[in-house]
Amino acid sequence: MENIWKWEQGTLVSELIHGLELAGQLRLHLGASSSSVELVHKILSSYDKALLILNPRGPVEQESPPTINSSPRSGDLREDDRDTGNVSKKRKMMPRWRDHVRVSSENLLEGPHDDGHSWRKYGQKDILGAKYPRSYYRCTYRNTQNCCATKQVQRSDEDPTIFDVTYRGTHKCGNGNQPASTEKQERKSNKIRLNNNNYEPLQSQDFLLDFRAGLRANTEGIDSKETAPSFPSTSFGCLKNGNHSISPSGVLDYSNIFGSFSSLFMSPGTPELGYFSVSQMNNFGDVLNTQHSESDLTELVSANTSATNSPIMDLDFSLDHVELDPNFPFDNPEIFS
DNA sequence: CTAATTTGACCGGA
DNA sequence: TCCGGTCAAATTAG
Repeated sequence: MENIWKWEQGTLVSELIHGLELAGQLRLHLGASSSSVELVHKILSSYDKALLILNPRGPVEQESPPTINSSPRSGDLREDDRDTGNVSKKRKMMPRWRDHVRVSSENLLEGPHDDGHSWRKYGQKDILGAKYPRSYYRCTYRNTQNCCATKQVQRSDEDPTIFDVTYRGTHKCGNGNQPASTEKQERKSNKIRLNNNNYEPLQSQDFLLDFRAGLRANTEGIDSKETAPSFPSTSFGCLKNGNHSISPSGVLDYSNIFGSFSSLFMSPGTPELGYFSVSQMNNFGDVLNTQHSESDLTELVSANTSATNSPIMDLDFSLDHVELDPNFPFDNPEIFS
């Protein structure tokens, strides 16, 4: 069961990546657990683009991350996503990215479970040429909070232990890793917290402190072409209504993301199942930026405008160091400055 | 009871 | 017309 729970973190990671993508240019490998929130935040906030691969098992070299090659999945992004079309512009404007989630054999039937957000299934379709049907989910709070995030889950034909999860739009609700706290919905939020008991340990336990990281960064494979000039603004909330308020725990809230993420490694579950990997390509049409405020991102942007090239060396050095010594205490952010 | 899921209908783009 | 995506009524779960 813990294994499933691990996967639940997937979305968080995705969101992180999403944030990174908005913000930076970095290819980052996270081996083993890591969690100096400040540290990570610091590092991450200095890049313009990111591909993140997580491997809770330990240092990256323990096992070549299988899904690492999913990075070239630029093809994942459909062409129509960036077309400047007309009618369904809205949807097309939504950011979209993919995760690959591998589930253990025991959990095979259940599929990749929660990812920190609460989803509601609204459809299932048999897809032409696909062995398994595709499931459609939307954020539970679509109505109450106008959160239009959706995801599609499809089991891979080749490897049934792999689930292809395509996310669309970012969560505008505050019900992700950090449950919402809107007065109005206090009650509901509580309910969620109870259901997603994975939140509890996050705060009550101290494994946050036990965050050790293997990090390695490199800059190759960065497709600046895709990054384009565009800067997609904040949370691509529901484009339906003109309300573009920003999620309190937006995608760039690294502390939350990593806070939750750290818990991922808490599970003593079978190590061989403790693998998780995520890859994402960006696909932001230029249209995206037009109608949002850039408040949340501003900070980040300004933080990394200059970072595209220089900081990498430092990072590389330090992170490689860690790879050699997984127990290297990464609790001190100062080490990087 | 409310909320989530299932499942066929429906819709729009190609 | 086909197909992927969504809607919504019926059903099931909690």
